[in-house]
Amino acid sequence: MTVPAPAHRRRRKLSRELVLAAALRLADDEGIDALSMRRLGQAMGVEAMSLYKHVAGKEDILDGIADLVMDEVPVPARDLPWRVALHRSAVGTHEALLRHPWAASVLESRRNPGPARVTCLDAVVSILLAAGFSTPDVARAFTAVDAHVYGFTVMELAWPFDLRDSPEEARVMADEVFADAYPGLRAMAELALTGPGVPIEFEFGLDLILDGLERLHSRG
Amino acid sequence: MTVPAPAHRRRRKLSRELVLAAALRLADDEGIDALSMRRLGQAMGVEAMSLYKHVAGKEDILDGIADLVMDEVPVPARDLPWRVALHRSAVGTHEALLRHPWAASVLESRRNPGPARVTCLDAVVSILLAAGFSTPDVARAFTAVDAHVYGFTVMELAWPFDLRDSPEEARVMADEVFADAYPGLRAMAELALTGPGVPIEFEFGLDLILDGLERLHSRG
DNA sequence: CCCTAACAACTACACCGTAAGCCTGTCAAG
DNA sequence: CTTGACAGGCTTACGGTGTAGTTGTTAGGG
Repeated sequence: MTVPAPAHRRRRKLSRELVLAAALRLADDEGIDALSMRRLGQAMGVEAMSLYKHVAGKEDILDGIADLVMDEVPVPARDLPWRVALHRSAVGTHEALLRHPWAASVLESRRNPGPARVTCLDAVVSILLAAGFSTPDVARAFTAVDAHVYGFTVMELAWPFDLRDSPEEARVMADEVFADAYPGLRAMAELALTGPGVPIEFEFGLDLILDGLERLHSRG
Repeated sequence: MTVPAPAHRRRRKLSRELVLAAALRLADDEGIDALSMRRLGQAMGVEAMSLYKHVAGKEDILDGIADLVMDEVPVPARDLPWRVALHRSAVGTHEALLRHPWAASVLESRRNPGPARVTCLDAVVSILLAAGFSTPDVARAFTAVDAHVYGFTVMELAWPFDLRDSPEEARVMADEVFADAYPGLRAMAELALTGPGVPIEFEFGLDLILDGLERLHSRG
């Protein structure tokens, strides 16, 4: 063991940004459960405790990468019609959450929305206010849309693997589990198995909500 | 220490039901994070490993208590009008999830819905089918409603403590955080602070969706 | 060339879920 | 009453987690 092993050649290589970027990549590549301090340190060629010089702790890292994800959703331009703005913001958020399947559950556990989220939120709210929605209605509208985005995405991600990928297994499951006890679900299972598949569209529910808001808006 | 301490007088005291009941109570009382095998064993006056005789592991416990929660939501009677059935099922689920604030996040992480959930689901699906909705439309309708229930509840539970409980703090927060950078949010914050408070209603978004489904139904 | 401040590394602690094996209270059969 | 089986609780141990506190090493300025 004569080798002193200067294992750490470059010192000046860590920073909050680098740590968060590495954490994001690790979560994307190996799942959110793989994101531990030791594992992250290892991925950066550094001991776990070294990360604490640049980041307050794991919570801070989660806050950070959650905001990195929200940073991916485009902020709607101020002069868009309110419906278009709301629609785009919803779709953009949905897509960002799909790109990072762990993000929805992480966001759920955060207490405060990060700056990126706040910025986007403010833009949408301003547009709705400018369009003539009352302040309470803005709150309601925004909450309804956000609930759909969040709830739909989580359900979508929890889908038990695409049934059409393994029709045999799915068939067996449908037959066994839903045999006679659950006629309604059986019909749904049949649907999932036959034909080219009917993907449940994110925009179906979204448009339901936006239609309702539109009527509210034209009435009020 | 001459006392042999027959610490375990009654042997016949554990069972799957008892373990799940204790786990549910522990989660309710001290939060889902307090629910560890050791902690649960302690609460039952037993060592952690003893639980494994009655339960497959922690995942099994989580499955179990999640289903206990879903068991609390009343299954809509088969002969109800579809809109009423959907509405009641949604409200019932919402209330059950509010009673057990940890339940939403646990349910999210479960792969398969438990029997209680499946039963309720089947009832709603059957009613929708009987009402004349096409199978794909049932899937869409159901998904839209469920996304709202789940998404809204999670957002509701993440609300950063009721701002009206500590108006001073809230005022400071509103002033500082949203000073000038976020005019839209500032208006929302003002709303949250003034007046008797405008609770965002769960049923607002729900009715938006149900209205849309009603139009779809009468049209198709 | 050396000093010092910055910062990576290490050790340690208290927790977690659970695999494997041990020990004992309980009860039925002889 | 004795005996044996066994259900089921107990103990130990392993490998993981986040992180507080301490110890080294190094890079850059004087």
